[in-house]
Amino acid sequence: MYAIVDCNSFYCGCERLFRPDISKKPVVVLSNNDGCIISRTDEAKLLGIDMAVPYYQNKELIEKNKVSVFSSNYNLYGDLSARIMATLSQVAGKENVEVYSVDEAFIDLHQVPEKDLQKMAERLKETVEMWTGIMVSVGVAPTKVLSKVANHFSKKNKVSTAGIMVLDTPEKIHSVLQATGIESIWGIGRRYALKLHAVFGLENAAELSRMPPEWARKNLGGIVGVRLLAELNGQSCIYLKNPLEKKKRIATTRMFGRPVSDIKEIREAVATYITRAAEKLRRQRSAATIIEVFVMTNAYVNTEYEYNPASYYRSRQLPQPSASTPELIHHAVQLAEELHRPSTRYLKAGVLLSGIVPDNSIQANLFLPPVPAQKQLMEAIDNINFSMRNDMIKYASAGLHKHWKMRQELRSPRYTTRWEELPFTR
DNA sequence: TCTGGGGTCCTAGGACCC
DNA sequence: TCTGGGGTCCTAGGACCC
Repeated sequence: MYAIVDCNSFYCGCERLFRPDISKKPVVVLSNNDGCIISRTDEAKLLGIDMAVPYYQNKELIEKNKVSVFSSNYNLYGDLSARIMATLSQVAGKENVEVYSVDEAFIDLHQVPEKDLQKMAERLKETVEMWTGIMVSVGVAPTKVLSKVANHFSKKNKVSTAGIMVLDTPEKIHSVLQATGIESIWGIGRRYALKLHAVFGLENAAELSRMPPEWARKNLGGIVGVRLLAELNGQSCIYLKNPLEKKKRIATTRMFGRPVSDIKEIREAVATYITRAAEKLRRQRSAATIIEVFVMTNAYVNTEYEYNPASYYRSRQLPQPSASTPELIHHAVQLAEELHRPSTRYLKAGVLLSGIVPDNSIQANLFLPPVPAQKQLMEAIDNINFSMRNDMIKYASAGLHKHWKMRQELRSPRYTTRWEELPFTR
């Protein structure tokens, strides 16, 4: 059996933690650049504020109803996420926990006797809520997909389920599948939901589960669909992921706070992003062989998102894998210069690192000199930046003023990760 | 005027090799 | 006129997730 523990309106929950005055009020959190609404409390959902819609389109509704609005504060959310995951590990055993996202974890419950599943789910929920103050919902079922279905059901029916749904009999599974719309199944996105409804007339998860595997292979993305159907039918085939696995692509991409044309500013932005990406790379003890850079102009034609990455995109294969910030900056800035067209208004830029290998297996290139000193230098800088604060030591090419930086006008204090921003209490 | 960011997996098709 | 077959690797694109 698997459990999924999922935080309720996670980002909003983090904001409320230090603001008891808004604990019962509607709250929303915005994406980077204060662009879209990416987290809503139940009170905000009731007002008709939808997920992922642009902030400006809801501004009137928000102001009229005195909704509290926050820019995203990733320092705060990241720190609380780490505490939640540590709590789950302590209750369920570290080896049984898969951190699935910033606010969710799967837990392998094979060692828990069937009769104790409900009690275990309660313990997980109560401990996280008591130790961190963040509310969670728990779904338990024989497969990961069914545990997500159970979790979704418990969130939709908070009162009758008390935030916990254990699917331990065929009858319970069937009735919850019947109550789950096709579009709410983990693995069915917008495209498939439309198609399943329009072409095949499927409405709920129970109906989907009765389709034959060959049909899924043909109409639901091949083997992916076959697995999804098997999981819905209680046959587990998506297992806990190995926590030691490393990322295969590392990206840092951002909207600018305003349109940018100046090559100087584009260079600064790309140098800043690649510095971040290189830190992520070294943190997982990897090196990269492929570096990609893109810049983007306005991607919206009226309200349609429309962009052609090929025209703004360049990539380069490095002569040997690298994790050295100055070296990566050098290549990234060159690529950005090749891309840049004068008097073009760019709104976004990004860098991606791939071709990732372990940093201890870097193949020496016969034609290039070795760079052991680089590695020590990077380690020293990371130690200072990770332990004190980001950007304690920075690269001149990343710029000092960063006029292009994203807007974050409504960010709350970083209560738990900055001495200067600790909350006060009397 | 204002529209996020960072990932995953799978498949098809072309290039290339013997 | 007739023009192999099988394997591997890479890339682009399509779907999905939170």
